[in-house]
Amino acid sequence: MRVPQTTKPQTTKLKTTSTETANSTPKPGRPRSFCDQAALEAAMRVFWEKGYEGTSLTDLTEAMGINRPSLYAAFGDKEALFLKAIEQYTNGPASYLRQALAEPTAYRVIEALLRGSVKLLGDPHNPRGCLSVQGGLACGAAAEPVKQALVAWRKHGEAEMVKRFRRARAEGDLPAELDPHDLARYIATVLNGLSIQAANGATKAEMTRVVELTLRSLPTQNLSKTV
Amino acid sequence: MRVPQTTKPQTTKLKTTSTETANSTPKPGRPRSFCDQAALEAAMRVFWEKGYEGTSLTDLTEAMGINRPSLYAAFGDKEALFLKAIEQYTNGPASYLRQALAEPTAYRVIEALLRGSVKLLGDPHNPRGCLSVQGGLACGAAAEPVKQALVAWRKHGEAEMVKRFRRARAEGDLPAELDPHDLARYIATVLNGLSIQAANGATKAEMTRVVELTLRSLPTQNLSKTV
DNA sequence: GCTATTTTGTACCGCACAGTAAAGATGTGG
DNA sequence: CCACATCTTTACTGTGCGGTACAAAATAGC
Repeated sequence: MRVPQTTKPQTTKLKTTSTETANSTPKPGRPRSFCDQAALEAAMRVFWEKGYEGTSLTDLTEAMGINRPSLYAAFGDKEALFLKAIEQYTNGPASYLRQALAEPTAYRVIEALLRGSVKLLGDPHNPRGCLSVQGGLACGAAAEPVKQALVAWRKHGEAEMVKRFRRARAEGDLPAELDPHDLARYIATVLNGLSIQAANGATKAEMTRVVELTLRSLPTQNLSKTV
Repeated sequence: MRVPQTTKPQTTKLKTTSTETANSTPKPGRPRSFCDQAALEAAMRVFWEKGYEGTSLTDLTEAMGINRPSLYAAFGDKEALFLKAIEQYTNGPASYLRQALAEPTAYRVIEALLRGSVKLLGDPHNPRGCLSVQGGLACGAAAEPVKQALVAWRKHGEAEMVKRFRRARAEGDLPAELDPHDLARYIATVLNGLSIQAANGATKAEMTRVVELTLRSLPTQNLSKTV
């Protein structure tokens, strides 16, 4: 836990965070009692789980095992720490993205993206969602019942779809091997994804093209498209 | 703006919100100076735009044109008001969902869901996203730069995909009529949707089945699936 | 008018938050 | 051993939050 941080007296105040690991030039003054990387990793997990605004400085300092002024000295304010956490996430849990993009064919790229994502999201040790979404989504503890209500609401919509697709199957409108649950979840996934697209600033035309792709490629191609 | 609210002296304290419109029994006391429905509509818009925690009581009272005690007397606390706003949203902007589920075939149900969603999300008069996602997503004004950073991050990921798919097309790996932008946005949509699925508590197996559907139905079926 | 009843306006409460000042602690270089 | 630079600890600040007490205002019934 010692590993004295090096960064010899710098002129620039920022970027003092000392990403370097084993420089031989020790600097004067009391040495840091914590490991920057470990602290940043802990901060990332908290942000990942609770979102930016849902995370208080007390949450952070407790998880990181340091106190407030140390945090500010080492990482800057809360926002700067969050940005560093994003970086950490990109190089850590989300590193499968880079690997996926290096796959040899488009299909394998897509497959690696989707499967890697599920592996990350489905791991019970991880918070439920990608930091890029969860970071802005999860909010304070006071909003917990509201968050639950929203989850219930979204699930309710999905359940309505399931019911409708069950009827469709009974009416010979869906291939029997296609589970109504799976189809409903897939459609719900696209719908919720579109919400994020809108938040990203996607235009109506852009979203429409996503819809066209979704429709054209529906696994229900043997459905009649007319009444 | 008068329309005296009726609700004759009730025994139950809750549900005093008086959804009824034109009952003939006026009640004693000073009449309400605002229209419940209009106020609720305004509250819904604010919640929709800023999310639950991002909305302060001051935001609400200003948008609704009433002051704090009136809000509490009419709608209960912030959480109760939000739940009523959800209801309002379901019967208003999101009413296309019910209509879509009433379409005659599964394909038309899905098409109506997707197109209705885009119509809602793409309308420049509306906040950018569905309330069911946005309600938990958007946070306080202090988090605005962070939200922007997250948007930029997600867009960056999409841009990386576009670059990769451009290369794939150049390598004869993607059909020429398939725009790399569109494919990337579609994949990003599914990925972000999966994040919401995870937040909903979907299991790894369930998400995997969504991925299988997505892969099996990819509009790139004429791609080689092997190296 | 007068009283009962309800809403409105103002001003306030306690609390949690992000961020910081100042003094004590712990190391390095001379 | 001593000055000096850095980190840690404690305690604090100001601000905005959700929620409320209380009195003035406005109506209905008598």
